[in-house]
Amino acid sequence: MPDLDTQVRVRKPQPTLYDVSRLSGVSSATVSRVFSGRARVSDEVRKRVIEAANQLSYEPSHAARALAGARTQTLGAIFPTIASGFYADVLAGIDEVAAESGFDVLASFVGKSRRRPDLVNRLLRQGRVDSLVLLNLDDTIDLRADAVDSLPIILIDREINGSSLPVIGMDNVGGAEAMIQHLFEQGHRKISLLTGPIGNFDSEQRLIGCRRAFNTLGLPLEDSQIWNGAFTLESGQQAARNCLDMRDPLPDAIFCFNDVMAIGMMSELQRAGVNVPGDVALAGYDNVETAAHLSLTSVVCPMRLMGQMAARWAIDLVTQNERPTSHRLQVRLVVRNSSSGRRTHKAGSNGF
Amino acid sequence: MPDLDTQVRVRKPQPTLYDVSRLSGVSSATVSRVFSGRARVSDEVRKRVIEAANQLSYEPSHAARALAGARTQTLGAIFPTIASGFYADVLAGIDEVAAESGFDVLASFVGKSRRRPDLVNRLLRQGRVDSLVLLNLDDTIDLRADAVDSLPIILIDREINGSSLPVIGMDNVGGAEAMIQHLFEQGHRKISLLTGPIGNFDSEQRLIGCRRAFNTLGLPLEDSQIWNGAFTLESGQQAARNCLDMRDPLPDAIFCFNDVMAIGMMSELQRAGVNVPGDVALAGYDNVETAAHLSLTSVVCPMRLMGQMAARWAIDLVTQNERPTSHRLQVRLVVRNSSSGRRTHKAGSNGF
DNA sequence: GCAGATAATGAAAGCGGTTACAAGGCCGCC
DNA sequence: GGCGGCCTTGTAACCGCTTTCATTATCTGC
Repeated sequence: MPDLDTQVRVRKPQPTLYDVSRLSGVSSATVSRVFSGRARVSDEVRKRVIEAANQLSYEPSHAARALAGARTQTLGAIFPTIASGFYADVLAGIDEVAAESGFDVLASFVGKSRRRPDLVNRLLRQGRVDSLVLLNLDDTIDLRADAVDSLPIILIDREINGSSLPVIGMDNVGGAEAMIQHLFEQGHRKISLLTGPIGNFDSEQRLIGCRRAFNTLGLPLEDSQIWNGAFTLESGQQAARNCLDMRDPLPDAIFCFNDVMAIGMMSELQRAGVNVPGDVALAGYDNVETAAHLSLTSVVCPMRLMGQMAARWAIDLVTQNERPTSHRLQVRLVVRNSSSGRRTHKAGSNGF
Repeated sequence: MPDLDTQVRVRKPQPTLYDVSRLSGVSSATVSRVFSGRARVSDEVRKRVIEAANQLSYEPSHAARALAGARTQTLGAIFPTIASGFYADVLAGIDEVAAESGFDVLASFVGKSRRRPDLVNRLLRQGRVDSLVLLNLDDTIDLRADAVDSLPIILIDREINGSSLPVIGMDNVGGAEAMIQHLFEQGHRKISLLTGPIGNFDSEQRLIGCRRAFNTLGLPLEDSQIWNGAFTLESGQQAARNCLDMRDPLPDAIFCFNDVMAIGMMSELQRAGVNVPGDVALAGYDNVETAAHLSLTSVVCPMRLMGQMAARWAIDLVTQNERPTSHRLQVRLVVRNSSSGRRTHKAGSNGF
């Protein structure tokens, strides 16, 4: 007597194509045709088949389909290490479009112990996904060039150097430019910049936009106006302290290259009794949820839309053999109190 | 001549088991044994096989494995409609554990057009996943009882009425209790509560905790102290206005059942010149990112941990035939300035 | 030295679909 | 009336792996 107790419990067997074919009195090929929709079937037979399938609660086996058809109806999405609301929006966009097209989404985060190229190669080689969306962001990646070209991969935000993979990016240059323009229009002339880490793609793009705007507006941009941050709350606070410690007068405005630093800076400035925007205007980038709560002027990044577009193309790439091209999505300036407040109101300090 | 141009481009063919078996001079069964690790193979043969596989960059086909082996190494995770940082943490926890066990994660969001029971049934019936983690939260669900029992499903946060599925929840009652206790210790006696929507599971649990704490502390809890909110920013602002409009004196403290409402309330109170925590102490629940930025006292929910535990069990359920039981995870009170600030500092208003 | 147990490997039958090919029915048209 | 062609359906060969069963080689103990 076999030792059943040690066996792994297994799903109860599902009805198969064959079961449906017997019940409806047609061949299994015909049932397959009904479900795959890849060939004509007479209305009468189709009706019988569908009826039988419903009666059995038949659902085609994904594995068998993938094996025989070489199509998985699955979209892979690979994200950088940290899960944040930021990426969650992208994922939501991807999932939305995938669902519409009958695709499922295999999501992976590149954790400390996983290397992205391995993940990409495994997913593709194992035939686990039909195509892949890669959120590159601040993670360097080293896909071998030979493996990369003509692969069904779409990148989000940033290109991989040397590859010709299509990228869905956003207009960092234009966003930064618009922000400087806005601050200028508010009457600010001495504008300082708090950048992201050196070498960070988004940060460098935004800096380019700033330079361009300063140039257009005929404003000088000295090195002393460019402060180096790290995209963290602490680096914002630190920058605020540095700026207060120098006995120089404060600038008219500070443009932080992301919201998190702007928030850190705001809290630190206020702690020191500096009024925002009365004494100094402040602006961030990304428009995180908190930015709205704190009335922080920012730039809206179309995360969800990027996810949607990437998914759309990743799917078209395999179902329609389309050849997507890179796109740069518009961003939108959101002006709030931190950069345009006229006058502060009567209320006292809130203690923070 | 066939019209190749209209064909969908297809992945370049991958090497198969058979290719490896020929190159290494053994049967394909033996190669399979090497890769599945399910049977003994002599060291010498194993070495030859692995060498051949490396040489060919062989990677076993996922579909074939799933079909023949009835195991997908895939974990499904289904989330409610809205993607937020909240859920992203859970997903990160799930992915982390899954990755360790060699599982991939199929993530789906139940959008407006998708019904969850359909999704669950499809995933399971199609054999797309080995087991499922369901984030139930504020979405009602109606899995047919017959489909539910003995299925490899783990719930997060909340049980499904009538099912006996294991749940990974958190101690809402204890969290709320601890909060009231804390406010009491700060000297507050007149404490108002701003609840979530009526019927919401988390909200009701938290209310139970509050009642229990009031009881223990010997404080009365009148209906007038319980305000009805909706878990939204606006409902927090509205509650603040209501409270200010009544000419009654403010309570000593207000415990909002989530952070978002607390933030709304805080902004509205401050706009009216009410000092927090000087005039009224404020506390939230969930410890969203913004809470730290605003120095809002809150309760940390172990989202990531819940994800990890759920994934661990969902996987053990199929690989070790374990029978998980429900668990209630501890939460942690985070005391910040909004409920315990002694005195406000000299600085003037910041304009918000 | 030999029966019986044990270990390593191979042969082959699926797993549940897809699809090329063949076959039959029915049509219009010369 | 016969024939080519289209439409629908069935037959059967895969897709690439797992697994049972049989086979052969290697031990073990008496």
